[in-house]
Amino acid sequence: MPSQRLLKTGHSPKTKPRHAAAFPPRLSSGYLVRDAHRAFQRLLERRLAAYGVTRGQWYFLRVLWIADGLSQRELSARVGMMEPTTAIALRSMERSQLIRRLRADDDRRKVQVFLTAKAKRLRNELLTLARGITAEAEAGIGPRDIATFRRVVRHMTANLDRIAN
Amino acid sequence: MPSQRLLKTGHSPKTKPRHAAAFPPRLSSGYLVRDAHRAFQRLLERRLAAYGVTRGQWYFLRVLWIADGLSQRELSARVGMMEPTTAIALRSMERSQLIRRLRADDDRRKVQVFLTAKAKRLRNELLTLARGITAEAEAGIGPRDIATFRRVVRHMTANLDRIAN
DNA sequence: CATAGAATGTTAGAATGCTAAGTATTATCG
DNA sequence: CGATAATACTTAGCATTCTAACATTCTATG
Repeated sequence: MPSQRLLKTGHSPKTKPRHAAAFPPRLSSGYLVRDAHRAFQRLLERRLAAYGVTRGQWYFLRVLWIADGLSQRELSARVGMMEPTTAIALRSMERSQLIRRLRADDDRRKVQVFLTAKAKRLRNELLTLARGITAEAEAGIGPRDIATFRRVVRHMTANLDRIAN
Repeated sequence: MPSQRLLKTGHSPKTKPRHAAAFPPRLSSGYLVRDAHRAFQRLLERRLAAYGVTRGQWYFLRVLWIADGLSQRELSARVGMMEPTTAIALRSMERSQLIRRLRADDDRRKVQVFLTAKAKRLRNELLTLARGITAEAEAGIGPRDIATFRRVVRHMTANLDRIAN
């Protein structure tokens, strides 16, 4: 629902376009990306809920399924989140019995994160779920267009990251 | 407390991929979109801060510059947010003297939202700022690729919205 | 060896966004 | 006309994400 736009409602009082609409959302890549992001997010959240897993937990599971036992800093880097965000997500994952945290013996500043059996059991099903969402999102779009899309998104992200201000 | 047991896998914390990496983030459109979204967001936030405007306020300003006096429900629809989100953003905008809220006379359930002079003055500069971000994001990408990108993103969003579960 | 600085995590506080459940007003229908 | 339904908005509570400021532990330098 939220990504509905320009649903020309026969609307209310003063609507003064003026020469203002100089930069309508439709022409803004940022707006389009935001919309798509929220659509992905909503669907992912809804489907993960059936497994008692939140979206925030999912991002970390996904990395841990590939590399169990990472430190929180390494996890943050791989997931692409700031450390406080990681700390919060991991706390919730510990409460949900998805991970255990152990201080590393060689360096007691570090905390290593390990998946529980419960989390490992979820892997295949949740990865299938994610692939399903991707497939549904890409339905009806040609493979060349998908490839172009991916290239362009990566390029934009790189452009923006480089600026950083 | 035997912690830090030599990992069952027998070596360093960085466990190997195994056959697990069945669905690496690089191949997930959702992941790419999320990444791009956060890059846009960060830059937008940083630049808006100079004007004392938050990202949440920006979305509403952008709509109100085109259609002043909308009700909160109409605003929610146009911005693509749920109503409670709108309520919160508008409260902050009222505190920041960007809008005034007036109950509609014809229907006392409705609240109409009007821009203040201050908000109107910000318009040109902020729209220019936004166009700048878009331009920087799209730098070095051919117009045909940009067009394809937009078409594909819209298609994906529509696909996901249609499913809704 | 002591201690300054680097590295790792945490807490605190703000902003964004959601769902679910409430209040108030208006519309409808029996 | 009065009960009920539909609308418009708000409150409450959660999750996610950030920055800034803090605590703890290790490293390096004198």
